[in-house]
This record gives sequence, structure tokens and C-alpha cells, in this order.
Amino acid sequence: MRKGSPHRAPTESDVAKLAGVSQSAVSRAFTPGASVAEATREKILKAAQELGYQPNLMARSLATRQSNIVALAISHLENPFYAQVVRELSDRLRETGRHILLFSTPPDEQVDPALEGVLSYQVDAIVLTATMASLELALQCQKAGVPIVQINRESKIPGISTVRGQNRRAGELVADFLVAGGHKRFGFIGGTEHSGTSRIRQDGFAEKLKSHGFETQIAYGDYTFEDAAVAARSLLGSASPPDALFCASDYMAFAALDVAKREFGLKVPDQLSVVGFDDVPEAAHAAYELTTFSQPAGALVAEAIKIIDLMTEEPGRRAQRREVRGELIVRGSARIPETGIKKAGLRRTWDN
Amino acid sequence: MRKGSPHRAPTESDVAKLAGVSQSAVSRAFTPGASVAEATREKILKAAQELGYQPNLMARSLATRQSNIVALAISHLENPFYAQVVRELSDRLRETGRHILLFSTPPDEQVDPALEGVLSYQVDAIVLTATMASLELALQCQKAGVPIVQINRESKIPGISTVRGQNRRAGELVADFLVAGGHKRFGFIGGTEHSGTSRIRQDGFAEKLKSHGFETQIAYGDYTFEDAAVAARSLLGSASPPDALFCASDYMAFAALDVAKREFGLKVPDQLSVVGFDDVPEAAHAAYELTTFSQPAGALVAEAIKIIDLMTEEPGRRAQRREVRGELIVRGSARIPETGIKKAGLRRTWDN
DNA sequence: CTGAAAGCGCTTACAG
DNA sequence: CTGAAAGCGCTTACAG
Repeated sequence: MRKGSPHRAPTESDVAKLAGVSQSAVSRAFTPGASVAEATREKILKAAQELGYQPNLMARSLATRQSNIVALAISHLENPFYAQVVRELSDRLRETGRHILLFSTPPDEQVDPALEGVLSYQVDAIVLTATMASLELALQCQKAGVPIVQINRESKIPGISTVRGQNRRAGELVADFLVAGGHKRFGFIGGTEHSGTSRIRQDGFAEKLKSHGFETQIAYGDYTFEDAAVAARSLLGSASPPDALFCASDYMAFAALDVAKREFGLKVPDQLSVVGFDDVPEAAHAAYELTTFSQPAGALVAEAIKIIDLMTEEPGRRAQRREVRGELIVRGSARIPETGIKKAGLRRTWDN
Repeated sequence: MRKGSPHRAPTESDVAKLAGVSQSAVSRAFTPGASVAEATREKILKAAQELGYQPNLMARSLATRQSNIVALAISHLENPFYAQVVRELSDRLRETGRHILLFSTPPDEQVDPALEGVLSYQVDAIVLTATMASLELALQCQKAGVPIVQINRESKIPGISTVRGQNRRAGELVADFLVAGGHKRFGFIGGTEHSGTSRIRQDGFAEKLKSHGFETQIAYGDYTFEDAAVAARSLLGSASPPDALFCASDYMAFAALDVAKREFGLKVPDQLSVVGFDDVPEAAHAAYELTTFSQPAGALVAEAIKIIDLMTEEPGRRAQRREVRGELIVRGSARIPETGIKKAGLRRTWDN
């Protein structure tokens, strides 16, 4: 036996009729701060309850010109760091009744065509991470007054705000740390050659090493596990393989550890030290014990939301740039220098 | 210098004026299959282009009563399996121009209050994974004709479709596999005591073991890394610790391996075999080499979408239940029986 | 405090 | 093929 065609959902008018008031009264009853007599409000709420009324948010946003949804453009969800970003962003947004509309973009550094239509959804803001926005999109957003912020990506495009970790400092500190640990040959596995944030880590690392009198061998892993493995393979298989490796993300560092262990049979950290970037939860697991420079996803997201709210309040403002503090978390994947270690309980950090 | 207040986005009327046609003509020009003269359509497209017009999807969905967005309620995003589900779902949906509205729910098995408002968004469908829907929500959906499907969860609630892996078969096969491997004491780490899908794996496992004459020690890890570690600790620290462990998810198996290695110094698989469920990409990494029963996220998602499309076409249909095939992938985390192994290149599976 | 009315930006019969 | 008009379900001045 077939069910009849689905009933259409109850509307304000339906509630109004049942409660014996006008449709606008119903609207007011659901608008915080609107003027309704307590008695009528009760009557209305009761009627609404009875009908199972739920406001139609599409209609509301058409009328108010704001949707309470923010677009999140993201790729590399397989990297736990980005999974964390999604989770944190979603959680914080829900505190203010907002939700994420997800644009999972292709994993390369290309601008995603699907993203170009994002403004059609009347989103209140756009956050990008592990992807890029086109100049055109940035312009449209500016015109439409929609704030757009990138997390963990640099952007030369004006009008785009950015939140990032301490990329330069990470590179420099890791260099000092590895030198202090007595290493002699250094490798770096970056994201892509032109990825801004990877590049800054690389420059900090290589320049600092140079000041110590060392060269840096460089390879790129495209932020994927497979390509990072390829990069590690080429570095470790070279004529003069590094005895210390700094990777632009923990996820790529995991790949490097895999290759070092499985294919080269190297003992970590005796024969090879590996340092990552991000401090994802997995870095602390026994499988990796990864020494890494932290980039707390929660703090990044919190900053991003602050920026969004700021720009929404004052649409005229220029793009913001924020940096979130990180530190070098010392675990077992890299040789530990004699000095500079700080302890707090089980947690060890290093500073120069 | 402050920018002026943001211009409002161009509408069909704006385009119409510029193109010298009526607003409804513009609408038709953007509606596939609507009747417009080729000449006028060109004129309109040109005008739209010039203004940077993008249709307002909120207005459209108000008029058409469909939004092209599907709600995804999910928790445990830190588990790579669920991250994969998000990615797959997003990718498939985009092929038909749909997007995900994300509801990241709290990690416990509670019904999420935020989810109760999901129908306000006029979503075309709801998919749930690693969370539950309330009976009330299911009822509302049925009334509103919104299909609702759960991935990798059982549900006693009528009207909710489900897509799952071969839970029972996994349990039984793993039992046979471990017995064939010569193990004598067996442990199971489940999600929660009442999680349907974990329970079915457990029952298949324990009942099969019983038929072989073995008992099963059971503990629960709540699908989190930390709690799974606690569960592993209690099992491995018991008076007669298991020499084989089956975990209801790879992610919990990783935790068990961590504890076994770091806290008990056990050699895997010589002193302890560990088998997981899901076959997430990490399972193949050198850090784990996890033997596991596969539950392909891509296939699950594909089925879920088929169901959604089916139910959308024929709203009267009753809830669907689908099962997606998996197999026992043999790697290094469990002792390998003499017989039953099948090879295909580097890939090894086991069957009875 | 309350209702009637206009408007948000679309789609879709309905005439012509 | 095209335009005028009603309607989708809300919000929000505006009178009263």
C-alpha cells in the first residue's frame, strides 16, 4: 500500500490559522526581541508545537539576506589536520547557530570550478583551507561583502584574510634543533614548490641551516601520502642521503617514516631523524612518536571565526592576517639535543 | 579610506533590464529545457555575464521546493573512515550539482539536538553516519518526504534506510581466520555495548568462536582512540590475556596496537594478533600493516546515493537496506594460517 | 501589541 | 517564443 504524496510542511500561515492570529504575529513570536504579548506568544508556540512547525530557513534568508551558513572549501581530508579543521569549525559555528556548506575540492592546487558558484548559496562567509580561491571569486566576494579567509595558506590575492601557524619560525627552530642534535645532512619534504606556506617553512629551514654551514636537499610531496613517499624515497636513496628530514606536514612525515622503515630499514632516530609540522593527534601515537612543530587547528579556526565576525560587522575593513603560536614538541622520531629541552609533565618541548 | 557598503548582488530583474527583456525570460534562459529563442538567450547570457549575475539559490529553492543540498550528520571525524565517507559523499554529490550541509554531532551516541532543526534547511535528503536519528526526526522526514539513510549504523527506527558492510560475515570469518592461525585466547573490542553494527560483528565473532570451543573476552572502546586504548589495556592486562584481538574498527585497532607495543612490549604478530574492520588507507601503512575486514567507503556512499535518488523519485517506497561486500585483507598484524590465503599481486586475502 | 501589505529573488502556469 | 502575474514562506516597516 502506497503512502499518499508527502504533505507539505506547515508554514507560518498554518500556525496563524490554528492560533487565531495573523501570519506576521507568528513571525514575531519566532523573532527574538520582537514585540508580542506573552499570552499570544504562548498560544502561537502551542499551535506551532501541535503542527510540528519548523521555520523555512530558505525563506528567512531570502528575506533577511543572510543564511547563517558558511562555505568551507577544503581538500586533503585524508590528512587528519584538515579533518580536525572541519570538526573544529563545525563545532564553533554551531555555537552561533551556523552551519558548514562543504565544498570538497580536487586535491591539486587548481582553483575549483565548483567553488565559483559558491555565492549562489548566499553564504555569510567563505573559509578556504588546502585550496585556493581565484582572483575572480575574491572580487565577487568583496563586491558582495562576503568575508573570505584562508587557513594555513598564503594568498597574494588582496581581500583575502589569512590565518596561519608560525611557518618561518618553525623552519628555523627545527634547523637549530637538528643541528644541536648533531645531524650533518639535511632534507626537506615540501608540499609543492609554489605552495606559499610550505615555501616559508622551507626557507626558514634552509636559510638557517646555511647559516650553520649546511646545505638542504629538497623534494616535494604534494601534501599526499603517496607523493611524500616518493619524495622520501628519492631523498633517502640519493648518493648522500640525509640523516635528518623536516617535512612540511605530519602527514607527509608519516609517509617518510614508512619509507624509511619499510624500504630502507632505517632505525629512527638512530640513523634518521624525522620532524613534522602540525602536531596532529596521530603524531603522539606509539606508531609514530613524531617530533613536530605544532599548529593548533582549534586556535586557527577560532581566529578565522573572529575575522569573519569582525568583517561582517564592519564590511569596509581590509583583509586581516593572523599568526597562531606553535612550539616544537619533542618526541622520539628525532635525536634529542643535550640542552634546550623543557618539560611539563609528559610533554617535552625545545627552544633555543 | 572605507569602501562603500557592499552592492547588493545583481538579480534576474537587473539582467532583464540590461538585456531588454522580461524577468521571466531571464529565468527561462537559465532553466535547462525552457523555451527561449536562441537569439534572446544569447542576449541574456551576455548581459548576465556583464553583470556577473549568479542565480540566488535560496530564492530558487523557495520556489521549487528543492535545495540540492543534502545534510550529512556525522561524528568521529578523527577516524579516517569517516573522513573518507565525507570526501566520497561530497565528490559524488557534486557530480549532480548537490552539496553537503554538515552537522558534526557530538561523539557520544546521543541524538543531537542541533540535528532536530535540519529540516528547516529544506534539505533534499539526510545521511547519517556514526550518529543516530531520533524517532521524531524520522517521522518528520517521512511526513516531509525527505529520504534519510544511515551508513554503517543499524537502526530499529522504521523509515530509515541503511547501508552497511558485512558485519556478521566479518565476525565469523575473522574468528575462523584467527583459529586457523592457532590462537587460543580471544578478545573483542567493540564500539559501544548497544551499537548495532559493532554488536553484530561481536556476535558473529563470539558465536563462531564458541562453535570452535573458545570463549571471547569483551571490552568497549566507544569508537575513540583513547577509550579503545583503555579497553586494550584492560584486556591485555587481565589474568589470562588474549593472544588475538578483533576490533570493531581499524581506528580502535590502531589504539590497541599502540598499547600492545608501548605498554606491554608485545611483538606483533608473534605474541599478539590484531585484526581490524574497515580497511582505511592507514591500515596499509608500514606503521600498522593491519589485517582487517574491508568496508569500502566509496561503495557504501554510492549505495546511499542510489537509495536517496530512488526514494526521491518514488516517495512512497519503504526504507531500503543494502549490504556492501567486504573481504578479509591479510597483512602483517596477525599470524597467517597455512591455508586459505589468496594472492593477487601484493594483495592478500583470506577465505574459508 | 497587532494586522495588512510590500518585498526578498526566483519559478511556472497562463494568455497572447 | 514572450510577458504579466501569482506564489514559494519568510521579515519588516507602517498604521492603528
